[in-house]
Amino acid sequence: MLLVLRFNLLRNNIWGSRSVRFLKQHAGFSSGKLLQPGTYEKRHFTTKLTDTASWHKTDSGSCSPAIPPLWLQQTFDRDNPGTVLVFDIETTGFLHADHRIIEFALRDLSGGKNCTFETLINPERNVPIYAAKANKITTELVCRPDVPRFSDVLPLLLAYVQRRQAPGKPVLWVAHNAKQFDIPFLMQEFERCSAQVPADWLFVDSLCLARKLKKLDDFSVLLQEI
DNA sequence: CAGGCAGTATTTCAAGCTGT
DNA sequence: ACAGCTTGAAATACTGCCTG
Repeated sequence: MLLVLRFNLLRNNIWGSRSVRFLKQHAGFSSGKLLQPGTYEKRHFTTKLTDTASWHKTDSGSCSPAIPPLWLQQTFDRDNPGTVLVFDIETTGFLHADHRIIEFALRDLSGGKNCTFETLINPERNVPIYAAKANKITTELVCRPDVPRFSDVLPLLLAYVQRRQAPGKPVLWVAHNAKQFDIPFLMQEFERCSAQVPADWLFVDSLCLARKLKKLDDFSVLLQEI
């Protein structure tokens, strides 16, 4: 290890030397070209880019990756964000393209009467055993004619949210790991119903917030130790 | 001025995490 | 069972300062 460190230092010293700096500046040499292709060049040109345009719907109509465009496009008043709905879903599996929502629950943090909305949903497919074990919801429980499908629930959900929404304020949807799990499923179900997600719905991933808070907490602990 | 050294910035990659 | 994101470590490139 020590040898590797010394070697790297030596290389750094060579490429950091004034003669090489001169060549790089005046003769167009780059250390990457003088080394092996795929090191310097690769690092500068194959970096993964976050293209927000790809968040918009594709030609086929599907959201890929499954982050709604409104995730970034909207802004809101931090002091008075409007209606905050904490929600969670249970599904038949992980992949939103193949699996379906089997339970939907939300709670309006402003409280009051009827501040919760909860329903089982008929997925019109079997619930895998591993999923049933995890969420205690079996095929027999949801694949019944008296359990509504998502298309049946959607108009009720939209009406419910509209009733809870403060005039002129957006609706803030909060869920844990929403970005990767809950929202893609929700988007997929909206798409199956040929419905549009209201433009004033914003989504917040509490997992991201938790990670940021953890970092801040670590920082404060560090300051205390100093 | 050239070389050496130390530190910083950037990128890549693998492992772990996250949800049902 | 799966796929995408985050994180941390390692590798690499660059920059500034010091010395002879």
